[in-house]
Amino acid sequence: MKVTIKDVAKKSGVSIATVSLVLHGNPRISSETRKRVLKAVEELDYQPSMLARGLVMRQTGNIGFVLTEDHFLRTEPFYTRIFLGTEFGARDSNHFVLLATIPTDFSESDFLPRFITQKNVDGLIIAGKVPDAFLEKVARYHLPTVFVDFYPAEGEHSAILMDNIRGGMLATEHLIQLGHRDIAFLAGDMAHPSIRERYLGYHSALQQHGISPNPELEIIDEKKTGKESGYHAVCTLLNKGVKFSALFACNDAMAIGAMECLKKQGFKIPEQISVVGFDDIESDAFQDPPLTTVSVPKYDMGIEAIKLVREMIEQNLKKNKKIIVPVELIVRKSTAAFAES
Amino acid sequence: MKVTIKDVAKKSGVSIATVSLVLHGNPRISSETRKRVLKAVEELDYQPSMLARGLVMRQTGNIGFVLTEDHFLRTEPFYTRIFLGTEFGARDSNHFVLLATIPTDFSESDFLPRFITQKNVDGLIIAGKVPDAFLEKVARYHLPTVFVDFYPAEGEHSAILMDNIRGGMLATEHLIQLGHRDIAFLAGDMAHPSIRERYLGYHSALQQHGISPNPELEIIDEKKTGKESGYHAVCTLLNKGVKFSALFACNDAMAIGAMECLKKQGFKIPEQISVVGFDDIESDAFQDPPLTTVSVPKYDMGIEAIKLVREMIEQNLKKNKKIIVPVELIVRKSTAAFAES
DNA sequence: TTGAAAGCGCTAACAC
DNA sequence: GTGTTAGCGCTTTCAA
Repeated sequence: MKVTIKDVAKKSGVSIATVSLVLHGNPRISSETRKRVLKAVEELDYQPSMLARGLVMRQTGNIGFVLTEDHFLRTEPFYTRIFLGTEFGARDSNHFVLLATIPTDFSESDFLPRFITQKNVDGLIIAGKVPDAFLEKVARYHLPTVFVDFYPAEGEHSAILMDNIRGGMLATEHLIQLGHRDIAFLAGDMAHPSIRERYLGYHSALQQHGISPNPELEIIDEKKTGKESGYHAVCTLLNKGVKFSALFACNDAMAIGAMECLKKQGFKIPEQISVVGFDDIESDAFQDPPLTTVSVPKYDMGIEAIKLVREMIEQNLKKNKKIIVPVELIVRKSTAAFAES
Repeated sequence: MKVTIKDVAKKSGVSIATVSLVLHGNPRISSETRKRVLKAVEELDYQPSMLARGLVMRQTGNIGFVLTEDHFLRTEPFYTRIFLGTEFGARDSNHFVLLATIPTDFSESDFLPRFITQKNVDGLIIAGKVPDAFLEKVARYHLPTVFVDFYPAEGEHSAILMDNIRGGMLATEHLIQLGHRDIAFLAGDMAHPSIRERYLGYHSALQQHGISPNPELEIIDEKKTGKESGYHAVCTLLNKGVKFSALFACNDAMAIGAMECLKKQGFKIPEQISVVGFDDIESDAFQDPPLTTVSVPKYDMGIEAIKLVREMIEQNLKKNKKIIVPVELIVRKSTAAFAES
């Protein structure tokens, strides 16, 4: 049988109330008894029952982590990393993180994750873009919620976001400092806030350095943001015949696709064309050449997310706090000083 | 405030015991009262507290899912899919699945996932190969455990495994039926049971069809099992100068790497060389040509795993049941009838 | 500084 | 058929 608070009480010759107080660091307890109790706890390897505690405290000790199915199954472990961060962060507060996916096309008629309907979580972390229908449905449960890498179009919320604008600037400035002037920008789906922000950063860096943006160099109408889109975007660019010596892709997948196309067309990277991506995905370092990119602290975003929900749960007040985590330029071998050709 | 069993009892004019009995489908209750109670449950949207129930039943309602960090972060969502399966399977029994990763090089001094030490799970699913040190440590908790895609070297266990041998046979027979005789086999790390089994299948298919295996055609000493290894393995094969018209790689990653090398060397796939992989990963269909492969029912493995732990939890007996899930040949465009060149 | 006791929401044995 | 009641393991007043 599991060892309970009673066992500890008996062993240390006090009441269960005292044990409980000791365990909660109540200062009214003499250090004498405290020591005795702690010793018993230790010797019995006593683990308080979360169930019993939860019942009294009206807390489940769980935090729900929700993302769409395709985000979870994405080849790049982006959200997976964020999840890992929450898992780690949850250790401090002794919470458990329950992961659930929802259909990518979640609609009115779909069910919410059980931990929401059954009120088996104290708070919620929602990672990545989720459908409005989901947002509406989940709102009815009034759970403390933190969004990660996504901010709903309506209302005020708590969220952990990354500094996309600054990232776009960093990437672009890096190229400018290398002497590049004709810097192309590759993007898909501008409806996505992150991508739009990166574009903004690109733009503002150009302007700050007195370079007037050339719309011809902006390929922003790809449907998707994968490798293929990057490949295709470069084709488009090349077909236009505009000259460019550097290229900033809105994410690494596109950057990699772009490099592939460029190499196939006989361009030397970085000698003839410099390439910068965004995200710092695993395979970047294994590219030929290794990709210069903007790194996103996924793990930290998870940790921050947990901290924030916890604050919200404890203080029980709507915080609507936005945390923007910094990004960082990682210079590898895909960028080099501009050389007249 | 949350609605409790008391509210339901009051609303339907019965005792809480009756409500509980109704909820558990006890036949002693008149269909009259049953209906009244159910109606109240419905109207109040009553959700039993897992906490309270768990406290009484001495069950947490949670099942732990453990895998190593790098398996979780793998580019291919293999274990991710299995996890999704468990998540789905858990709905029936109203369990929650707690996911935790352990360091890939877990050692004596590392901590077990909290849900184990805190006894916050009723059972365990361990996916993929995990270090012995972990196994030893976790064994002390005597939790009903099911292994998925891994079977510990020592002792008897419950496990969900896939039919690797049959998969190897299916792949090889497919090639034989297409008229191929000189079929190469590409593998890395033969220490991995799955790979060894696939190799066994390959071998036995050849023999069953009266083809004597040619050791020259077996490249089984790659260090890893990724794309690069596949690429490299084909180089080795080509350098040897042995002739072959088809190739079975121990997994899709290697198959894809192999195709890349082959194409680069000017070989036409499948006209000159047929290629079969194993796993049926996402990107197979997007290869050029789309890869013929052996499909593994990852999702189903998760579902089966949950079923099995549940059985073990309920019946409370060591089952040591092994379930081998069937695999399936997926014929795409990377294989064609043998043609004399 | 400590203990007794109520009660969190539920199940199940037992009584009626 | 249905209700009463004793806990499950814990926290937290309140009293001593």
